[in-house]
Amino acid sequence: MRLRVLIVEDEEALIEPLKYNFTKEGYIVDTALDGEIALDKIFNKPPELILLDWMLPKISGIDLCKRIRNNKETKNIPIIMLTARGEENDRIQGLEMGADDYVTKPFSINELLARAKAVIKRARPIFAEEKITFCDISLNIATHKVFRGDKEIKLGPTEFNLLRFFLENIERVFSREQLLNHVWKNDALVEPRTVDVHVRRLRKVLNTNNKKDYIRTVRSAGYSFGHN
Amino acid sequence: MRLRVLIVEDEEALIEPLKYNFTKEGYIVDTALDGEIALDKIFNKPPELILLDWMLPKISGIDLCKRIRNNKETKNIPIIMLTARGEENDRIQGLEMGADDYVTKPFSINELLARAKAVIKRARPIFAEEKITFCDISLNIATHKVFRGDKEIKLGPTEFNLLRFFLENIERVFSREQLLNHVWKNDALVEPRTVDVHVRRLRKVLNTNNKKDYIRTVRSAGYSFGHN
DNA sequence: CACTTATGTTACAGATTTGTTACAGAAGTA
DNA sequence: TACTTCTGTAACAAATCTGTAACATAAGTG
Repeated sequence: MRLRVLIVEDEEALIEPLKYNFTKEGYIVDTALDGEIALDKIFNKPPELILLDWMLPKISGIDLCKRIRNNKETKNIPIIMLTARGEENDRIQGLEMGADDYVTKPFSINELLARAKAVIKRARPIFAEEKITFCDISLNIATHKVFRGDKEIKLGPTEFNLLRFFLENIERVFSREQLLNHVWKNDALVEPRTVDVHVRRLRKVLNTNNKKDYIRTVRSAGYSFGHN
Repeated sequence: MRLRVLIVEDEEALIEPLKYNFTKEGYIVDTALDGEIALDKIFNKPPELILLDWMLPKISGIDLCKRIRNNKETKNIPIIMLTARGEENDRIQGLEMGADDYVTKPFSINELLARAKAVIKRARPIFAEEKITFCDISLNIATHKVFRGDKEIKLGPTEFNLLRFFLENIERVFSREQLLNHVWKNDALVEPRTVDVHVRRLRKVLNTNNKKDYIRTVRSAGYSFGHN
């Protein structure tokens, strides 16, 4: 299947080379010069990938991102932000809003293509909700606090990220490799079995007072989080 | 102080992103679906900013604006009008009636946020003496005095700003970079670890007589201020 | 059952992150 | 100016987290 990519960019000089290279790489390329056009096209016929310039006329990148993420049909479409150099805040904001990755202008086409491939591969739902809950577990992203019932649970950084990822993807089974990609970010060189250890740690701390275990082991497939 | 903003808008699709973004920006957001509710809320507990849709059920924007301006308690509250494209007359009328600024739908959230910041800043001096308290800590912005219980605490300028920022954003975790942006203002070139030192100083002076520590370290994420 | 494979569990060394301190230079004051 | 106070940084100490290996246990297979 040829994947469709929508390039949302108002700088015409950038559009052409992008279009050329993505087409050459086998994508079906469409473009939108501003956020309004983009929204229209996205909701009309959702592409498999969106390249999104953060500085846009009419509808800002953040707004567009938000709207894409809030629509059931489009919320899983991977988004790569294109930001100007040094716009650190935009990047953080963008990632918080649910962009999957970013590249900084000027960027190498090859790098962008590589990231596009990576991001499509691990397309997943992202919700930048402040608070995620599941049964008696709640995880607050803003405060980084986690509760089971009314008992606060202290988690290390990796456990926090792991739990967050699970909560964002209830019931779905992930292989160790997938978890490494999503939770550890795709740059780390880590043994798949390491996931087991962190799952164990998470289970241990989540199941104090021998409460029900939310993490399910799916033999020879991976782990999932949900009712059991 | 976290500023309260009242969004007076009947278009539900607009309320959500507005609410989300203003909340994220640190405002306390309240909404009113029509002019009657709005009036009620405004006179009951005047917000620091009003976003006012010009086309409203029950009481029109113009009417609402007039009433707000005619009341001693509320006449200085900045108002930003939200108008539909091309409603030129409304805009002029609105500005005559005392709105401070306007944006035209559809608008960029970032632009609106920028304008909100600007009008509040203009209006700010009117809301002079300010005092933020949290548990046994009180910080007076006007006098720059800080107390823990009834013991005055001497703070340097940076510690004061840092504490103020924390008090304005209870429980929320901020990365070192975020703190540098907000407390040091985004112009300074300062090592992230510098934040640690100031946090340490703040802790030290805040926790005399080995009192409870309000500043929480969130490993690999940053710091937050609140109950622990 | 014996055998193979996958997962659970544990301990620990090394890595990473944060706490703490001292200090030189900047900035403010009298 | 002389003096005080404040700031940012570096350097080291302490705390905490991480990944791995090694072994234990459980689950499939024929």
